[in-house]
Amino acid sequence: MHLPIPQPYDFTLSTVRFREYGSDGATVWHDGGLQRVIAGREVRIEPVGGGVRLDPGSVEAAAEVSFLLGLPFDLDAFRAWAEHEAVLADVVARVPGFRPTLTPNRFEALVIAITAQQVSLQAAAAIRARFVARYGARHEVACEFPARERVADATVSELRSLGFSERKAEYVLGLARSELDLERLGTLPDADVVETLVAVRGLGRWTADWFLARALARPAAWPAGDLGVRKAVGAFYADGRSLSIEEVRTMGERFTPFQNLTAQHLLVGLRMAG
DNA sequence: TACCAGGTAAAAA
DNA sequence: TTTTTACATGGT
Repeated sequence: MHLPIPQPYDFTLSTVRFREYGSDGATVWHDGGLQRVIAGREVRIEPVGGGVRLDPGSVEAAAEVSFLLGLPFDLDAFRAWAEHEAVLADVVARVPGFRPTLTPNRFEALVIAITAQQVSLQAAAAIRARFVARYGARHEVACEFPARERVADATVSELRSLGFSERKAEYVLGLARSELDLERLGTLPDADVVETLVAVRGLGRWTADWFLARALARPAAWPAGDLGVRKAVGAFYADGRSLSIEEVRTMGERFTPFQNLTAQHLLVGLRMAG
């Protein structure tokens, strides 16, 4: 089954984040393609002319893969707008065909965020790989990301044995067992999503901002507290100076209404440059 | 060896 | 109210 993607599109560049920090086993780079369990079946995604090929294909798989590969983003509009921002125009030109990926599973997005709090993405992926292997259903290459209900039945000591801190183990269990309605979040405005998420223990502003950016694909999401975003903004807009969270948050206003795509391009731009 | 890495909540001041 | 501290793993 073929899924067309607006050109230019560089599959390998766009999926680099699934390789550079090590895999957590849920979305796996394998033999030039990406594999993930969707609706109970492992799907392989590989680049072909004008888009990607899915095997096996299905309506459900196509919808989730579309989201995973960032089809909700309006890159044509972003690139046209970025032409008027000298710095950004240069960054965009350096990564032709880059389309940020998204996280289709909202529970997964929050668990990813919790594991990545404070520690390196590499350490987070290593810990999460053990979590996914322990509670997720193993398929050919990938494991299905553990269901919220399954995680709700886990224990703090089990999670501790996988490398979670006591705190993070409590956060993940608390989240899984909470009343948080992940479906409803998608219907709320950005500010209400943040307010709802930060009311849950273990989910702070940084986690909420990345959730808006990667799980809801909200155009104005701007993770100003993110260390990588701060470094990238400092590198491209402040002559390498380190910027405070407040400074970066304020600077986000000039990127309206494309803060999300701006942040993701600055991150990948810095990575390609450095 | 120490220190840093895509934070957060809770204790202490 | 604002500032400090503990946290656990993986890499350098």
